[in-house]
Amino acid sequence: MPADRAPTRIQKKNRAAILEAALDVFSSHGFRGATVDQIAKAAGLSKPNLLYYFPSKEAIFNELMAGLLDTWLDPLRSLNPEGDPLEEILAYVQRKLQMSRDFPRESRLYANEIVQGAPRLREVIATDLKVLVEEKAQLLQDWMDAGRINRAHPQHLLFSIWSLTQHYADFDAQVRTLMGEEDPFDAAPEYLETLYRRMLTPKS
Amino acid sequence: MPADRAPTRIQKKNRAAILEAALDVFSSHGFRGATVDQIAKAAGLSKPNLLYYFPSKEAIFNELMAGLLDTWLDPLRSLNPEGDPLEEILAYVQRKLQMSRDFPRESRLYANEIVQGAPRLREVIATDLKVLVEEKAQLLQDWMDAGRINRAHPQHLLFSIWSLTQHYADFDAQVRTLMGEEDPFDAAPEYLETLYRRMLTPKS
DNA sequence: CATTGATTTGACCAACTGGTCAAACTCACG
DNA sequence: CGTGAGTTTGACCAGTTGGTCAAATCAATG
Repeated sequence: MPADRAPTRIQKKNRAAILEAALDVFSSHGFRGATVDQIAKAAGLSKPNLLYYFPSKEAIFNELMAGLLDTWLDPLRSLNPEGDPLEEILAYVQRKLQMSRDFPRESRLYANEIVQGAPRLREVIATDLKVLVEEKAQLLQDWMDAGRINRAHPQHLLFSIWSLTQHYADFDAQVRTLMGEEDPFDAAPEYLETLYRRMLTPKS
Repeated sequence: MPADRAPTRIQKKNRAAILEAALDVFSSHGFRGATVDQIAKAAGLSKPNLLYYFPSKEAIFNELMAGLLDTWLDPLRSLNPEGDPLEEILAYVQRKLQMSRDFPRESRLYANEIVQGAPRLREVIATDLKVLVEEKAQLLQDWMDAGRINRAHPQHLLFSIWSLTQHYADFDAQVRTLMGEEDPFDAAPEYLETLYRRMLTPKS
């Protein structure tokens, strides 16, 4: 594919279709479990045609991941030091939950990677994410020190938010099977709000 | 391999080595991502030799899963209706957390399966696990109705326990990278105890 | 409508995959 | 120590995989 030039109409359409298809396939089979042919078919292209737009399977995956991480971490970034602590955290929880509902494939793609040891994400986690987490953990610690929310280990608090919200996307197959007709996302917002309110509301 | 007969010393040793190796490989690459050769090498056998003990890759996986599920659900099974509600739940949480610490590969093996849509576990989840969950959800509901613990959606309560405890095994790569030197399991027990105590202790 | 660059494809390849098989080897037991 | 069952392996196979390539087709511009 000719680089450097501005992408043509067809390039835009096909690259988008490929990334969309790749998200589907990678998120439900993992990197190794996914095949280029599968992705190509899902995107409505032949395999050589797909490889005309991306140099390799890994390149597709990397572009997908790069695009994902930014939006994925956005809610945490916008945890506002100026806002009311409890409400900020509760809003963060709800936003993360909403993302699990709206972008479950993205969540599972990420989960797949981490569960398998994050071989392709080590770097970003150890640098970008770590810096962000340290900053926000400090913010939480400050709020606790000021007595504005209950004390709790700040990093574990963050982990618990990720864990609880993404669970609905990552373990969707299990959650839905166990809940039958009831949509898990009906009761989840209230459950999580209650949980973190009871957890964090300062005593008297 | 000759069936029916009592297993020889060599059979016992090699089958155990294969399952141990398979746990390693399956849990870190998923079913499709794992290769028979990889498992064989990790078990110190040649590929044909491994296939002398198990008829196929799938057979290894199935035996592994069957052995796993029982121990995996055991803590939930032993949630005791006669015990003190809050203490029972807190003990369950700690036991699950301990399992994440002691058997992280088992947790990741399970996580891998569910994240990818539980293709090989649908049945068990829809039958065995569902029955167990419904029974225990009812127990939680009874405790709530009796005012012995705070109200919360019983199934979501169970999901949250699974999610929070298994997170330390499933997302180990991320958690450890973000926590640096500090062992996540140092603070996790207290964090989770605090969380569920605040969540469930009945108001006055 | 011609021509040039962009797009698509069938045929192909080497590496890898799960699995087979006959032959060789090893072990326990009489 | 011989013998038969249990164990191991090298060679092999067919199907799949990621990826290549030259040739064919298509689209936009003058």
